[in-house]
Amino acid sequence: MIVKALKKGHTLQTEDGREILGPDATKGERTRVRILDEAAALASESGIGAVTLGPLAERLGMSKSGLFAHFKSKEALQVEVLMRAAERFTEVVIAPIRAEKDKPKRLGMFFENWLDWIEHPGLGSGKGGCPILAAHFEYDDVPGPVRDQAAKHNGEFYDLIRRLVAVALPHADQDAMVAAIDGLGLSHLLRVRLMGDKKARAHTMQAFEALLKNPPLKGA
Amino acid sequence: MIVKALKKGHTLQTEDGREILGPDATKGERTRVRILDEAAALASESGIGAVTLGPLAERLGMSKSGLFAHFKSKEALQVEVLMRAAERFTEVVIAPIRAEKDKPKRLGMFFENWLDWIEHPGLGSGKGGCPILAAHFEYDDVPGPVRDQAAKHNGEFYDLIRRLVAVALPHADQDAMVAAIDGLGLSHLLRVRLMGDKKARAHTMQAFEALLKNPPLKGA
DNA sequence: GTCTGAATAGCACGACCGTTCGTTTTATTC
DNA sequence: GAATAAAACGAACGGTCGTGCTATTCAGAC
Repeated sequence: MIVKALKKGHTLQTEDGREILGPDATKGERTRVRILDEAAALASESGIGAVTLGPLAERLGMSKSGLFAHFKSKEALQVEVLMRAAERFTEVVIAPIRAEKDKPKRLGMFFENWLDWIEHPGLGSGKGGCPILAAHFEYDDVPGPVRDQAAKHNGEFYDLIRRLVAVALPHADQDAMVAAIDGLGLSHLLRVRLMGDKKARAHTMQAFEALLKNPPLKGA
Repeated sequence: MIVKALKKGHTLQTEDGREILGPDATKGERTRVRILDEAAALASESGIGAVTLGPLAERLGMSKSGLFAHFKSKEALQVEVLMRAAERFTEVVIAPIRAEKDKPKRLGMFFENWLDWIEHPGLGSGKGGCPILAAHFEYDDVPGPVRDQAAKHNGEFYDLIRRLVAVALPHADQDAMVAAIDGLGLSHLLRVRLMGDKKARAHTMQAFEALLKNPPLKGA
């Protein structure tokens, strides 16, 4: 459970002290955030497709209909869960790297943060994986708003990598680097979560460092 | 629809002429194969989780109960679908590369065959993606027989890559190469299927060739 | 305090899920 | 052909799904 305080007049905070809602937030808004956080934890454990009203309501200690009233549909809820997870991703993985001014080091810092996230996304329980990545594969062939949202996130993610590469390794081919870096993360996820490979991190990092040393070159 | 013939006395064949069942196969065995092929096509389009009795029975023009009688449970059906898809994968991606005797070329041939499969797995409709890969991400955190089967496939797949690398690039670090190659395929899948990126193949191949030219080295 | 609207609960619905069972149809063997 | 086994069907089960309704409770403004 991420959310601690609920009372009005107090600032709503999470375990790591982030401020979500100001002191004058209405109760509905507070519950909404609570729902989204719990739903993200559920999605993290069992995939976005497992975010269903009944079990989610039970985890929250509220009724299905009370929960449902906060969203127009289940699909809308799922899309918002993805957005919420993306927020957390930005806070945990992306925001901290701005402190690093050395560009190549910044790229490396991003990659390690990302691997940390893949291993332990900051979404409650601590048990599950990244729901956004899971959604990418779950909905890559299923048209609809969930897929659209997933594609949007992935596009922004690729842009981020491309920018990091552009300033860190100006001579490298950016698109090929995006493919290689993105791939290392995806493969890392499978080796950690599906295979339970204890050495996954070492192998991933070795491949990453070799990639930085000899990147695919522009126009090659 | 893959299966053409059903009558006994004739050899059961698929569109591409593979022989599945001999001429003395019982009717139940024939139907079983027909079910598995159709289920694989369905899984390819919408994921293994979408392989449900009702819709599958309708696509087959048979009753839910008639279908169900061939398997002890839905989970057993899903596991068999994965096994069937893995068979196809072996036939389409792996078997042909034995013809190539030059080891480095064989590795490249495997990779291109794999990309072809990712773009158009040979599983019916032609519309969907690879159900095995989808299952890896769908079930990476969901314990049970489906996950176990998926992990088994992935383990064998990694072994295959490792062997191909070992003979093609003996000086390269095999585990890091597995991570890099597996990753390029996974990322390719997202860029093709989720993002609809027309240039995905060019970027993937550029990264792959750069990887072959400067692979991560042993003990580095 | 009272009032008012927001927030939640309770209940019911139709649809679909996997599964079971008894019956009927269809293959296969004699 | 008849006899027997295999296969498929149809109906029904208990369960869960998402989603409407209406009623109740509760929080916030006066």
